[in-house]
Amino acid sequence: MSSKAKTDQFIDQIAEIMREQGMRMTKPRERILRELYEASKPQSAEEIRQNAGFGPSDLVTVYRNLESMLSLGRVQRIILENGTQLFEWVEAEQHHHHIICRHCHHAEPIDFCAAHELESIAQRAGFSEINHVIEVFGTCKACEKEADPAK
Amino acid sequence: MSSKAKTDQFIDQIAEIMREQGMRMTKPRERILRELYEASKPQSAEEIRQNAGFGPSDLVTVYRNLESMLSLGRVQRIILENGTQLFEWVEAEQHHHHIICRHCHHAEPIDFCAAHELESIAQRAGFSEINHVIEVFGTCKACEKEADPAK
DNA sequence: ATGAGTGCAAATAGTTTGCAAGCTG
DNA sequence: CAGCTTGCAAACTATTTGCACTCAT
Repeated sequence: MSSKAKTDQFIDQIAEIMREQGMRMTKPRERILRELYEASKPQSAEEIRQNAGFGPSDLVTVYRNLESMLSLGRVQRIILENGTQLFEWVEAEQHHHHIICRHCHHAEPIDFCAAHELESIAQRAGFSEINHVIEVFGTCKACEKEADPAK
Repeated sequence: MSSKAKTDQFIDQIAEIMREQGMRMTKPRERILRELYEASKPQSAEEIRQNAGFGPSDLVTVYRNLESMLSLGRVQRIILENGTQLFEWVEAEQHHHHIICRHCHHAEPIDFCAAHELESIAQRAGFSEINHVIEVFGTCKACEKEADPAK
């Protein structure tokens, strides 16, 4: 199957989920999803806006849509150390964590998730609506070189 | 030892570390440290400003000092899901993680830290200046009741 | 045609920077 | 008294909200 076809399939899946929720598959939404799927790396709203070819004032639309896509289960959010949000698509029900470069957002999935331990600790403490965050931040080789070519 | 004395001891320790770094122990710094130590829970810059009795325009000072205190090793930062920063004091060399209420910032330390696994994964991936984040967010019992008294 | 979604403007929240004046060691 | 630190103003970044208009179903 071509890469193009895979993207279309991904978008169709989301369109289906959206319909079930009374949401509509619009042009902007399709562009955002296409960008998320094909870039296949976490990006900020502003990066997505630019890479998906939106104009400067369309940033609002990007934000609103990313937010509403989160609940569909195929887009997840990462918060950087400075508080900026990044978004990326995920395989159905396959949330995962990363080692991510704080400069260029280059990310590698890490095969480590303590969801079970963490959630049970939280339940025992009487918390509800539990969400766990595990991320590893660092500077990747490329960005390290850029900052200090001597290395 | 009285609670007052413990706080003073904590502040003296930090003053010592500051002196080594060429930093000075000033009135505002002492107030911030006292608040961090006595509240003993993560607080935002704005919360610290208010609770330590600073005026509205002193928020800058609070930010600047919290930032510079981070490197001293006795104050750590937590980033909430919305990107807001919280700060708390820590036992020397005793960084830890939390289950924390996203509404009132009530927090309980969790006895779980995969620093070793995570850092070695990151090193293998060629990253430097590695920092790991593990946090569990939820809604605590009190805040759940407040939002929905029926429960 | 009906209401979900968009786009532009404007507001907001959190945080940072510039600079003259103040205080600590 | 040198220079670290403060305080007030102002700038900035990321994100959100209001509202009239548009488009998908």
